Amino acid sequence: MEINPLDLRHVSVFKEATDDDLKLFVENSILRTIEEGEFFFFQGDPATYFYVLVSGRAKLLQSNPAGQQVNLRTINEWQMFGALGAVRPNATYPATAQALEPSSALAIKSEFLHDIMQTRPYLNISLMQLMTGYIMEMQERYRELATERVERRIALTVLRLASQVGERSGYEETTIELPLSRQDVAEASGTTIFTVSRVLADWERRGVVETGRERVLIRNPHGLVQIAEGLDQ
Amino acid sequence: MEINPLDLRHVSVFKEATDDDLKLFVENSILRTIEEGEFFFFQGDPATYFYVLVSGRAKLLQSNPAGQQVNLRTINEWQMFGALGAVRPNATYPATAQALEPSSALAIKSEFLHDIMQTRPYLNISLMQLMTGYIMEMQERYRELATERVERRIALTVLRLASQVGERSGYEETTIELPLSRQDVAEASGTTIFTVSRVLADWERRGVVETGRERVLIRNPHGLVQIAEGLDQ
DNA sequence: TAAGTAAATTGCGCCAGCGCAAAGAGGAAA
DNA sequence: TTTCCTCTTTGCGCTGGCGCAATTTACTTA
Repeated sequence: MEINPLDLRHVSVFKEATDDDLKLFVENSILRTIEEGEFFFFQGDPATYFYVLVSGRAKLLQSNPAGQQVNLRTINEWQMFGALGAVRPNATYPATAQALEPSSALAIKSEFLHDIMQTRPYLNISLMQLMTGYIMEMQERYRELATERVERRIALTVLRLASQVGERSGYEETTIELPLSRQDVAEASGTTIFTVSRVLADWERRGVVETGRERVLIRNPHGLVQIAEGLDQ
Repeated sequence: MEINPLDLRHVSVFKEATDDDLKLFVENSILRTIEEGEFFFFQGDPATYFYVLVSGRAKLLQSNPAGQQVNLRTINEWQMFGALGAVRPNATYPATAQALEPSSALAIKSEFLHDIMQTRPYLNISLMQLMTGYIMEMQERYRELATERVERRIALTVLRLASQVGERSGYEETTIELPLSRQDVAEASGTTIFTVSRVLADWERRGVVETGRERVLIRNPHGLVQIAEGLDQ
């Protein structure tokens, strides 16, 4: 597969890059293609490369010593991930990146980004904007996990995932299709598949969502927001 | 109170700054002094200033609609906080900053940092290092909250706070003094003061800590690490 | 020294949510 | 069509940890 350097402009961090810079990045990259369930890198590996997802979908997860997992975020096409090593010399990845579908990503030496950043102010700014976005999202999710009950947390998680990976489906603009298993939702909201299953079943009874195997369809986004904000019933 | 510009070099982000730059920052700042319990800024305020704590201690917290709080981090002397506005135009603070003791901080226009960053690569790098540090810490804490039981979470929290604010006390290098109320620990570990109180009482019985009013003394750091890692009993 | 206030402790009851186990349902492959 | 596999559902029992309320302890101010 050939990568057109100009496609890299879809990446938020590269939005302001010159054509020449984009070419440089592609020339200094290698394309890695992996199967569903395989890994781009593991938590703890030396962060020698950062990645740009070219096709497919992946997730960033962390696991504790006992092997329990939490999902930190899902990665879509043209999103950058694993870029930490460009900022901290000798860093290791703080999370694991696993493909949710067959996926390809450009792997670029962290060092290369680190070096080129010195002379490209636009890279610094946009990278920092990306980082502050993560910080804000993680702070918010942390607070939710600490203070909200499961149902609201699941609602907040589904809404967040919808804004990140959801696709408006069919004619009705008011429904959002999510290719998510119960397991995915559980790991992203800090609960168990059992609880997710029960909560989704309840929402389905109330007409808020429609569910299937590895699939959630939001029929009534507004209703879901109500639940997320604790305004229902 | 007069601030000596050179003191700003204690700030991690300014470690590599020239003397002239430090002077510039001080000249463009105003010193705000507030009492214990008062606020530097609130979650949601426009992030027009960022701060450098000059004396005292403060905490960053977030509250949910119902008013329940979580502590995101404690701020010690010469730490920077509220710097988000320098990166994102028109940002609002994602958290509230409250003084834990009578405190002073330099308030500097976010815009000023934003502008001066354009021509000072060292600022970009060190700011990014600070940010990646926060991201990693928040990801870790999120995972802990999602997967670990309270006792271990409290242990991890106390250890983290010890590394951030703890002071080795007395002759014995193996004890660490922490000026923390049960409430502080509860808000930082995502639980309640009751549970914290019970857990600390248990640790005290086992000789791991010594507690008092708004005070935790770690007598046996190694034992605490064992608990944090689930290796005890 | 006493009164007043805030923090911490502890007994107690309760329930949200966990997690096992067994059954059911949807896809894929043969 | 059948088999196999994985994902999902649901009943059930259990318990970790929450949170109220009452008390005790520690610090502050007069």
